[in-house]
Parts: sequence; structure tokens; C-alpha cells
Amino acid sequence: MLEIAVLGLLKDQPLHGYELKKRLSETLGFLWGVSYGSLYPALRRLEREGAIEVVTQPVEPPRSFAGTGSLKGDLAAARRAGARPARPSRRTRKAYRITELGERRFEELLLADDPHGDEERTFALKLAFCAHLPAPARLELLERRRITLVSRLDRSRRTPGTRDDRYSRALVEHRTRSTQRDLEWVEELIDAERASDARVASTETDSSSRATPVDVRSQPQVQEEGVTR
Amino acid sequence: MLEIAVLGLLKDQPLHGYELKKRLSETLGFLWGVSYGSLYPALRRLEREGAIEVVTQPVEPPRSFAGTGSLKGDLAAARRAGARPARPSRRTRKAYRITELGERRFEELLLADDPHGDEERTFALKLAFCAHLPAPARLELLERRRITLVSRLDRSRRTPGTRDDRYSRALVEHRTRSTQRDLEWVEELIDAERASDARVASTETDSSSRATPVDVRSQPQVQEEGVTR
DNA sequence: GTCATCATGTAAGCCGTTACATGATTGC
DNA sequence: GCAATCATGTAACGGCTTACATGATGAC
Repeated sequence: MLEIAVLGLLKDQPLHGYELKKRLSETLGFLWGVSYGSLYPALRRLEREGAIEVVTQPVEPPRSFAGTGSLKGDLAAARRAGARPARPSRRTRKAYRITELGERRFEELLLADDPHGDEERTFALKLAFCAHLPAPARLELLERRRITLVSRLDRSRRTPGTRDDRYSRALVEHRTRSTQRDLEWVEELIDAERASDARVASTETDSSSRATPVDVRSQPQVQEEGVTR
Repeated sequence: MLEIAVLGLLKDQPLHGYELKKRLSETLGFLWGVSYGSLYPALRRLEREGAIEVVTQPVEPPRSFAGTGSLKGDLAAARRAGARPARPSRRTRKAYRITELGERRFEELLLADDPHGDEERTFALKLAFCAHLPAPARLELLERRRITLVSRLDRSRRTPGTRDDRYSRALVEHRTRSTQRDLEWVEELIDAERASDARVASTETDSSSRATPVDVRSQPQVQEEGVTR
């Protein structure tokens, strides 16, 4: 999980450990609390594997103001914080950048089905970063999720498998309903995905009118990023 | 988590490790997959702590058929399996029984708020075993859950805290809806709990309309098991 | 100069996993 | 006697946590 998050964030821009942790807490905090004790070792691991590399950008003088120096996060943070007038360059820190290999690893991780527990959180995390994925891979991610949910429902239908008191029964019922809703939701996402693919395909090359009769649905996801912000 | 499950199952009846694992997989499998590698060490740990003890019931001859020997699970399993005509007594196995101390530890665990991840699963597990809890403790368990859910909703309302792409937004939205539904559900459970408490209190001693009518409780646990089955 | 914050790291431990080793009992 | 299953355990490892140690920088 950690690796997905780290690579996902580094795909946006190079960052150093401390900042990485801050963003993880800020933007994924509702999913997760990472600690330095796992973050730093993870960074070294990723570096060893060649998925990320240290950015050797010695001090990078703050050019203008909205300067596009490699340590943007820094400037952005400074701006956000209001007061500080952008003064980067702390000697000790090590910013990391994602490598080609890391990009591949990232996709691999998003599509891997992890054998461990906590599927829900892992899927949530993957989804939070799947905007970086090429469209077909994204679709596959969603399809896989759909399949796990469907088979979970199936299983719970076939085998009641629960203790026999009212609390356990209530629990199982509630879980089933939740799973059903999750499934509906994922299916909506899939439809939206297909629709936007189809839209793209038709504006591109109009010859591709075969397979999945997806259909016309030009409204939903027109704006990918930041319009409603 | 493991300890809750083990103690909860042992509250029903003494069991040995293998059988314990089987039931864990059967009845809680939808929540969980335990492995021997964690189960046996957990048993020893619990034994060391005095929460459970080995049942020293040497061979217990199979009295009649539905014999209430200490190793009921065995007979039950045999019956379930159909063929075998009840023949217990395997030399090597060690059945465990919960002790007084274990009972206390169990309640303690159900009411403890665990600092780690995976609150959802933990709560589910607790709920699955809370029938064993005295009514006030059960209510507290539910109240605590309610509070975590409420504060989670609050938090997500105050701080959007998410990445800004459509997938992340969809995720956060969906999560919020789920949490809201979870909350409604817990509130229903709480209401049901209160209602049944009230019912009990009124059928019992009508004089006790103060300070939690202690243990007067003839109804709720009566049909704890198998009425609607 | 000192304090808050930024920044990187190590150590110990928890709680679980998989894989492996071992042996008893029963059915055929 | 042989295989399936019952039954108990160990070893190595994985990933994460907390707590601790260390030091640089900037504000005052």
C-alpha cells in the first residue's frame, strides 16, 4: 500500500520524505495514517529497486515567484501557508523523483491483486491514484473490483456462514447491503469510464464502432480535472 | 482481534485449536482468514495469561448419543459429517476452556478502542460476539461505534482533504454515503437495544426506575440462540 | 541563544502471514 | 499398509507501528 501511495504522489512531482508524509496525511488521511518509521524505509527500498531516485538539484535558487523549480511542492506549500515568501533550499533533505521503472511498477501495483487483508482500503487507495493510469488499465482495475464484489455476494448467498444470534445476523445483512451498494457504485464508475472512452474514440477515429455497444452518454464526465474545484 | 474471536468461541464451549480454526473459517470467514501460525501461538499466549486453560478430560467415553461431554464440538461435527457414529477421544489434542479471568478479558477487549487500523473489521468482529456481553456493555459498544462514525462524518465535512480528480472525489463521496448508512444502521441497533432493555425492565421489577437496573434480564438472552433460525 | 519546526533516520515490537515439519487416527 | 484427515507446532518473514535519537534551519 505504502508504495502505491508514494509512487502515486511522486508521479505528480518530486518530493522529499517529510513533505510526502504531510501530503499523505492531508489528502489520504481519511484512508490512512503513515508514519516515518515506515515511510523512510519504504523510500530506501524503492530507491534500491530503482523505482525512484534522488533529485540532485543543488539548492535551485528561487527564480521568480511562481517558479517552476523542481521542488514545486515547496513553493506551493509556502504559498499556501501565506506568510513565508518562498525561500527553499534546506541542505539536508532528499527529494525523490519517480523513474521509468517506477512508472511501470506503479501500474503493476495498481493491477496486482494483493493476497493480504484489507482489500477495501487497498482498492480505495488504488482508485485515488488511478487517474494516472492509461484508460484500459483503469477499466481493468474497476472490472476486477466488480468481480470481487460479485463473487463476495455470491459466496454469502450460497453459504450463510454465520453465528446464530441477532447481532451476527444483523451484521451479515448489513454487510450484504453494503456490498450491493459498492457493486452498484463500481458499475456506475465502469459505465462512466466506458462512456468517456467511447466519446474519445468517436472524436478520434470514427471507424471504431464495434464491440460493446456502449452508447451515447455525453454528459457525465466531461471535465476530468479541477473544474468544480 | 484473534483473541476476541478465540475467547468468544470458547465462551460457547471448550474447543481445541483445530476445531477453533475450522469454526473461525466457517462462521467468521467472511470477515477473516486465520491461520494456524497465528492461532496456536495465540492460544499459548492466552493460556500463559490465564485467560484460558487446558481441559483435562481424559477421553470422556461417548455416553449416549447426544452426550453432553465436554468436547461437544466433536460430537456435533461428527453428527454433521453424517457417516461417523460419534467416536471421540483423540489422544493428542488439547481442548481449551475459558476461565473467569478470560471472561473479564473478553469484556475488556470488546470495549477497548484499538488504536490500530482496520476499525471496521474489528467492530464487525466485536458485534458478532457481543451477544455474550451484559446489556449495558453492549450498549456502550454500540454507542462508541456511533461516536466514531459521527466524528468521521464531521471530519470529512470540515476538511475535504482529498486529491482533486474525479476518481478521488467519487471515492470520498461514496465513503461519506457509506458512513452515513453505517451510522443509521448503528442507530437502529441502539434503538432496538434500548427498546428491549426497556421491555425487560418493565416486565421485571417495576420499582427499579433509576440507575441502570442491574442484571434483571430474563428475556433478551432467552431467545439469544436459534429462535428465528 | 534558544525554541519551534523541518527533516531523516534507527530499534524494538506487534500481529499477522506462508511454508515447513511432525505425528496420530481412521477408513479402506 | 497406505492415504486422507486430524492435529499441533516452529521458522522466517512482512509490513506497519511507536518511541527514540539526531541534527539543521529560521524566527525572534
